[in-house]
This record gives sequence, structure tokens and C-alpha cells, in this order.
Amino acid sequence: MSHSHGGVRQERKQKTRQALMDAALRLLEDQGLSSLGLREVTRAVDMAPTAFYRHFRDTADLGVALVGQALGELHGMVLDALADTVSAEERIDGAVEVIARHVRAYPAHVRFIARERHGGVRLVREAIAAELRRFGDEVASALAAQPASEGWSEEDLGMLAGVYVDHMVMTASAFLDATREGPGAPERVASEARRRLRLISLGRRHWLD
Amino acid sequence: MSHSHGGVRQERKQKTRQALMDAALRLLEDQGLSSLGLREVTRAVDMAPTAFYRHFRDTADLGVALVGQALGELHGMVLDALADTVSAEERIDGAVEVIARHVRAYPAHVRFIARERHGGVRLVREAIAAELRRFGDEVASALAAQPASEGWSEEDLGMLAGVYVDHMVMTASAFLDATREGPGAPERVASEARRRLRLISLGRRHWLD
DNA sequence: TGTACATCAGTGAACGCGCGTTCACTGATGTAC
DNA sequence: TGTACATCAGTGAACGCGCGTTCACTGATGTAC
Repeated sequence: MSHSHGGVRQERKQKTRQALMDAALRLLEDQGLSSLGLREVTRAVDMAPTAFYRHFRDTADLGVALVGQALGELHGMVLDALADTVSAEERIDGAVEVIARHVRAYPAHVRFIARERHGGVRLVREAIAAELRRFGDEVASALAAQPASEGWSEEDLGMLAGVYVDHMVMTASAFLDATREGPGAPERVASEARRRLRLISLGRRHWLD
Repeated sequence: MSHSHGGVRQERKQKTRQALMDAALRLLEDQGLSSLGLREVTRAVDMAPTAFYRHFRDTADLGVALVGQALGELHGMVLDALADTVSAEERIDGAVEVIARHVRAYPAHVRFIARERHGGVRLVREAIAAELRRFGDEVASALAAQPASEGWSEEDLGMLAGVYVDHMVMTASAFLDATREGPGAPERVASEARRRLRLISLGRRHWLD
């Protein structure tokens, strides 16, 4: 396979690209994408500024690439949270635990999404909105397959899915803030998140009354 | 009263300060606070860059001042939304209408809060978090006074208040995005917001079952 | 396998530009008497 | 009311600095034969 099609070169390029994205993600913990400098990123990777252009048009372009990566990882998490367990109460505990684990595994990605979802770079905002909409649609499909959703209109299921997606993003962001607030804070966030899910669950159960 | 205490001077200074804040708010529609430049702001007000320092230490300091102003206006809105009408269904319609009106009246303030709530400037994030917490406490008190809240624990009321506050911020932000999406979009946002409030309302009614 | 040419990720010098901050200043407003 | 001094919001020149972008380049990797 050594004559495959630009093997070594392509692989190295991919590695550099990933290094730039990782460095950017780290730098974005303390600032918004709209103030992230191209030279800042290349400096962090110990590279000439001009090399940046071999991979991205500008930092907004890099931001769009980060959206795909960050929400790609979220994808797996949502499936886990929905499929996981059995009873309603168990599902709530499981979902919150899945979110907590995800935040611990990918804190910078979570921060990036929470920050840039309403951030100052239009293309990135739109990319995030599009991905979250796709997410919502998937969640809606999963919900539609549940017996509890019998008799629900499509609009109502879409609403419920949106509530879950927003709850997930907000809870993830709250976990992130909590890690700076000292011990006990993450558990407070988890407790609040479970309470909210219980409220939603109750509303869902009585939606068709 | 002409010898009151620096009358004319103080009044003019206040006017300039407000002009700087207004200009900043306008510039922040297309970028995050972390990339807002001091010279950008003074240029928009037709002023020497150095005059900025007579009013703010830096742009983060200006941001903190904007938080107070933006959420001060929100204050009145919340009271309206809660006190307004009679039946549950009317209260829901009224609340969503109040939010829509507020967004039409202060679009830039709403955008600023939604953006900087998770934005790149720590002091501003903390100022917003503190104000929203105060809000939540007020809402919780208002809820506690309602007959429907009998038997609710303080934690549960706090949770419910938080759900309402977050719903308000997210709905306001959705209205803002909707105005760019053409006619019909605002009504779709309103419809979704009402649906969500109905879900919350149902969950609330059955919380103690 | 070996050779000759093409590709292209990364380099390094150079550019013009706007930034934040300092400083000594001006002149209208405020205050004391 | 008038005068002499103090305050202080806003000015304008100057600074050093890092930015994004251009360009011609280098040398390792890929390809054709």
C-alpha cells in the first residue's frame, strides 16, 4: 500500500492540522474565537505563521472545523444517554452521569460549544445551530419510537427533543463552571439537573391529559 | 441649585459615558467583547482614544457596566411576565409576549447578555451569573407566594425559578435569531416557547403527586 | 530497482497597519472668599 | 457680584508591538517510466 495515494504526506498534514485545532481549543478557554489570532495558534504549535494557510483560510474556518469535531463527540454521548437504562428515574440518573463524564473527558470542546453557540463569529454560530438541529431531529426520532410518545404530534415531539438538547448543553456548561467552584459544586449541578429532568418527565407524562 | 456639586460637568460626563456604552453595544452585535477594541469604541463616538480612560479602565470594565444596564431593563420585564394575567394559559401567552416585546425594544442588550453569558471575559461572565442568580432568587420568591407552590421545598422552588430564567434567556435569544430568518420565524419561536412553558407548567402541577 | 520530474507542507523575510498606553497640554466648569 | 485658583473631561503626539498577509524559497514525498 506504499503507493496508495500520498500516504505519508497526507498523514503528516492531518497530524499538523489536528495539532493546530488542539492548540486553538486550548487558547479558546480564555477568550472568544473572534479574538483568536492566527499567529497565536501557530506560535503554540511552534510553527511559522504562514503554515496556517496550508490548513485553514482563517481562524473562523478553523472554528467551523472545531464545531464538527466537538459535536461529533457529543453524538455518541446522546445515544448513550437515551438508550442506556430502564426506569424513568434510572434514565435520569444515567443521563446526568453521561453528561458529567463527557464534560470530564472533553472540557475544552464543551466550553467551545457553549461559548461560540452565541459567539461573535457568524459562520461558527450557524455551524453549531445546524449541528444542534440535526441532533434535535435524531433525539425526536428516538423519542418517537418510545411507547410514551403515542399520540404525540410531530411538533410536540420536536419541542420535547429541543428541551432535552438545551438541557444537555446547559448542564454540560454548568458542570464546567462547577469545576472551578470547588468540591461539592459538581454534585449540586447534578442534583439540579436531575430535578429539572424530573420536571420535564412529569410534564411529558401528563402532556395528553 | 447651580452650586449643587459639579452639576453641568457631571451631567456631561455621564452623557459621554452613555455614548461610549451605546457605541460599544452596537459594535458588539458583530463580535465578542474579548475582541472589542478601545479605539474602535472611541472612533464610533468621534472622540480621542485617550478619553476612554476617563470613564473605564478597559473594555472589560465597560462590559461589566453594560451588564448592569442590560439586566436592569430585564428586571422590569420579569415582574411584568409574572404579575400580568390570570389563568395558566393566559400567563403563558402573556409571558412570551413580554419577552418578544423586550427583544424588540432592546435587541442589542439581549444579544450582549446571550453572547457574554458564556463569553471570553471572565469578569463579565461572573457579573452576568451574579445578576441572573439574583433574578432567580426574586422569581423563586414570587413563585413561593403562589398557592400552587404549597408543599414545595426551597430547593425545588429554586430549580423551577432557574428553569423559568433559563427559558426566558433562551427564548429571547431565539427571537433575536428569528428576526434574521424572515417573516413567520418569530411566530414559530413564540409557538415553541409556549409549548415549552406548557410542559413546565404540567410538570409543576404534578410535582407533588 | 533506479532515475528524473512534479507536488506541496512548511519556511523566513518583509510589508503596512491599527492597537493600547504614556504624557504633558488645554480650556471650560467649579469653588473659596 | 467679581476675582483668583483648583479641578478634571477631553486632546494630540508619540511609543513600541503584534497582527494578517504576500512572496519566493526549500526539501521531503509522490509519480511516471
